[in-house]
Amino acid sequence: MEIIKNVKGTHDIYGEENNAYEMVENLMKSVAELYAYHGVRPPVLESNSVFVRGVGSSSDIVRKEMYTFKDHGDRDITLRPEFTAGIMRMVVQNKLYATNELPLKLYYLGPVFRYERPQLGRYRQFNQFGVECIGHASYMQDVDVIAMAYTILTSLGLDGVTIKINTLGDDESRNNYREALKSYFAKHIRNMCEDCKTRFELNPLRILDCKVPEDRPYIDNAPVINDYLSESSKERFSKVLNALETLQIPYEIDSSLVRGLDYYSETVFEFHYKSKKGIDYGAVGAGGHYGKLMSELGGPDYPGVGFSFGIERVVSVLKDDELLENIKDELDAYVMPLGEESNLYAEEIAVFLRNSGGYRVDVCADNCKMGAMFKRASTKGAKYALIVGETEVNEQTVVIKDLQTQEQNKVKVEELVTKFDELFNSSKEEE
RNA sequence: GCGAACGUGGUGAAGUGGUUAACACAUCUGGCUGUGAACCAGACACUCGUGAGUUCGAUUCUCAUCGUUCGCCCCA
Repeated sequence: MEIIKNVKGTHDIYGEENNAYEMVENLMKSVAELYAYHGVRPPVLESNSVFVRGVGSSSDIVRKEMYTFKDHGDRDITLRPEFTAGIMRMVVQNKLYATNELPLKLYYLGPVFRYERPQLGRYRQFNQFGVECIGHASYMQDVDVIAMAYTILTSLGLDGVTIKINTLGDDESRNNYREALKSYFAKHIRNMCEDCKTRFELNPLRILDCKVPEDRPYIDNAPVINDYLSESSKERFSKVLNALETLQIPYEIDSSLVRGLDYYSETVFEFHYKSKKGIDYGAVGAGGHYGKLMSELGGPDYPGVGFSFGIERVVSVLKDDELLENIKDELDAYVMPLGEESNLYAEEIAVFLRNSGGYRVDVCADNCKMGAMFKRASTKGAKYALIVGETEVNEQTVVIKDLQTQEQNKVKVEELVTKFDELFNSSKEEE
């Protein structure tokens, strides 16, 4: 039979890698809880319009990267390419904003889907963890969210994270700037690349993102957002930067940082980390403030701020820097029955140790030879081998062998858990 | 969507236009059936990604296709 392979751009997570994901995800969740956030789980499937209206029809994500299809009821369904728009739909639909506990502080974790060309650090199905803080316009929420993301990265052991930050200004600033860009690029656009021509029509701001070298001179001489920022936007941005300095969070202003999702305004930021091997996976996380997203989805006009991490990229970076070593799941004991007639007894002992002692125990179930069992015990990383044969069944005892020191002694079944507690306590004290 | 490299067993990998496709690790069997990582002897690629072409003959050459990886674009 032919082997069926996974879909392009997807990947299986198992073994030690799964441990790494669990560790990273648990840490992210627990930091979010420290920051007073609550978990939410929006569905993977959303109406297409959630993203068209939410993320924006001029964004590349919506234009060419969404998994959209008709279901059997002729509905336009999209596999979420990001969380924010779906969460906002959830907030609006369930009127979660109707509370005196604003801002809402929500975190999420799960897979997202984008039809892109897979390459280093890029998948078609990947996992994101992120947060949304919705309801208050204070710049301090931007700061708090950045502080949380930074805490997560440093708690994972990443040193030297770069935070790139920029402001897109409020609506007024953006409109003024957009007009300025339009009239500037109108003179040059026919000499520029095809993508830029499209961007010119859809969202001139994105031209600034263009990487085509020939276009560079035009872009370098283009008007800069700073000259078009309203006073309040300027003030807001400088307050954010000030607060980051007070909190000793390092940042770099990057005025070319635009972000590909249309809903952002004011503060936007990205988290970059270059692993010690020098491999660049792109941003490990990114986010920003959004003003109009909720009203685009039919809700009241509450602003918000959020970020998301790409779990795959975070795990890759940790793996490269060897920050994942200490998470192997080894066995406390491996039970070795010597012959058919000891099997049941072996199983009883294993269940007893697991349920009453809380030890991680595996049993050899297929009656192989003793040599083979010892080999398995060490492959599985067991600390102790528990040997039970006919003699032990009759005496109701167990032989405990320390696989490192080779010491072994025999104990009665009823003393087994006590003995294990002793063994594990003394080995802890040594450490 | 565009550009490049690669595709040999469970894994890592050599190799050649021509009868049996190295080697290593892993696995299995036996020497060794109540005490282990050693050692010895064996076993282990019915399509060398798939399809077509060139050829007397192709795993080795050509083309296509699929896949993987990397770069561009864009993004987490």
